[in-house]
Amino acid sequence: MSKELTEIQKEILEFIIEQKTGKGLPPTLADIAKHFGYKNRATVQQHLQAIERKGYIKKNPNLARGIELTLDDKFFIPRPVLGEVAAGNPLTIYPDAIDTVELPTIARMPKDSFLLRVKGDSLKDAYIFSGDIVIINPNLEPKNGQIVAAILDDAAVVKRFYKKKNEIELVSENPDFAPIVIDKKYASFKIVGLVIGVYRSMDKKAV
Amino acid sequence: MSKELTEIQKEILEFIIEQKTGKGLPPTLADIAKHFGYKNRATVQQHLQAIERKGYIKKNPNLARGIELTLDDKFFIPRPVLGEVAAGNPLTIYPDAIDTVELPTIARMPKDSFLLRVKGDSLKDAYIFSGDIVIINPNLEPKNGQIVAAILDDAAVVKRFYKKKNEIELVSENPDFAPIVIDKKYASFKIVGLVIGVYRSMDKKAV
DNA sequence: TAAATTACCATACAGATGTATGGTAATTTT
DNA sequence: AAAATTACCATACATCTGTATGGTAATTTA
Repeated sequence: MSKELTEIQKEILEFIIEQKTGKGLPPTLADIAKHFGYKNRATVQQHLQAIERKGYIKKNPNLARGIELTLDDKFFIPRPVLGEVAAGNPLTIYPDAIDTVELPTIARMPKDSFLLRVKGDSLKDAYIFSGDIVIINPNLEPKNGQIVAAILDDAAVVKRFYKKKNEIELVSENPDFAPIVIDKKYASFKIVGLVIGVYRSMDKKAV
Repeated sequence: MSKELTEIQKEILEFIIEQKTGKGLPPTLADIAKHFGYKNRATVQQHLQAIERKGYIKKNPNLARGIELTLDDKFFIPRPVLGEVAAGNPLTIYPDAIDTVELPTIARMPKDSFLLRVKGDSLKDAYIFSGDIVIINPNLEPKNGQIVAAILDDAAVVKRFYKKKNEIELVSENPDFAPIVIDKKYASFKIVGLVIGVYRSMDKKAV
């Protein structure tokens, strides 16, 4: 990705991604125009040209719905960059993955979801292994027993969630790891989101 | 899915699926006509109507590329349809179950790949569990030790592949299952493809 | 044997679709 | 201060696209 998108261009790109992942079809110019209240397809046309010029999409000329996303098929691999972790929003945790922002890459998943790569074997018994990619939805409220991603001070963890009377417990499936009890001990504790899926590429392991 | 598709209808449906999973776009009537050598879109039109009538697709009226695959359920559940399994192409095996997993877009499906749902625990030790969705690329030559999907007579299996001097061995990771040795014993044996990824939705298990 | 289905063809048409061109106004860069 | 960029508008147009209608021939079903 070469240049920065403007705010509007970003929104349009997001809309395209949303449509493509949601409906399975990229929108037509008219679809986009309608969604943003443009009276005119030419406006969209020009925005698309700008977005294409900046390298985020490719247009299949003269082809209905011929918008291609030029996302490299790499994954968004977050690396815990300490010091910023506590700040909050998980998307800002990993600034070096963000500035590629791959706003596109992120948004290609279920809306608002993002990815974390699991390190360590604490979830072995939940069938999640080191190297797996977990897909996280930050907008779902975790229920007891579900697996969540959370931030503790400066590290991101993926563990099973249990809410008790006065505390929250984060439990590893692997008995080698003691449960983490959240009360006042952790200055910056935040549930990042619910783990909704796991993906593993076979190139890396088990091959 | 209600009725049987004719041979041609099946081919057209396959083409649609191929286009959709490969290019990301369903074809237009013209695309289909061109591919099959029809001089006329109306021919395609009538085939599509038949396919829709039989319940395999849904048409978004007056919408460019408005062919929807009727997502049967959520997952692509391979049913060993005898008689057709041995025939070859996995896409013809399960015409009614195709394109159904709501695979997060990270798990990008490479062209020509397809999905199988794993049943049984024979790959437990390779971190693949019953219920997991494996992504299979039929165009990659499996190397020793890689995990493949194969068809044996009438059942599809997912196991580790080892080519020996005069035979092929399909090995389960789980010691409870003995290796399958392929020599002449199996009338219809076919390597379907290489397992390139695994996906698991968290709704079902481990929640 | 009659009726239905399948598999094509041709023509016609409205509206969708991408694109080209030219214009205005505001903001940002140089 | 001039030039470029951004963000819209309008009009025009060729082609794409889905659809409707009517026809022929072969095959399958009733």
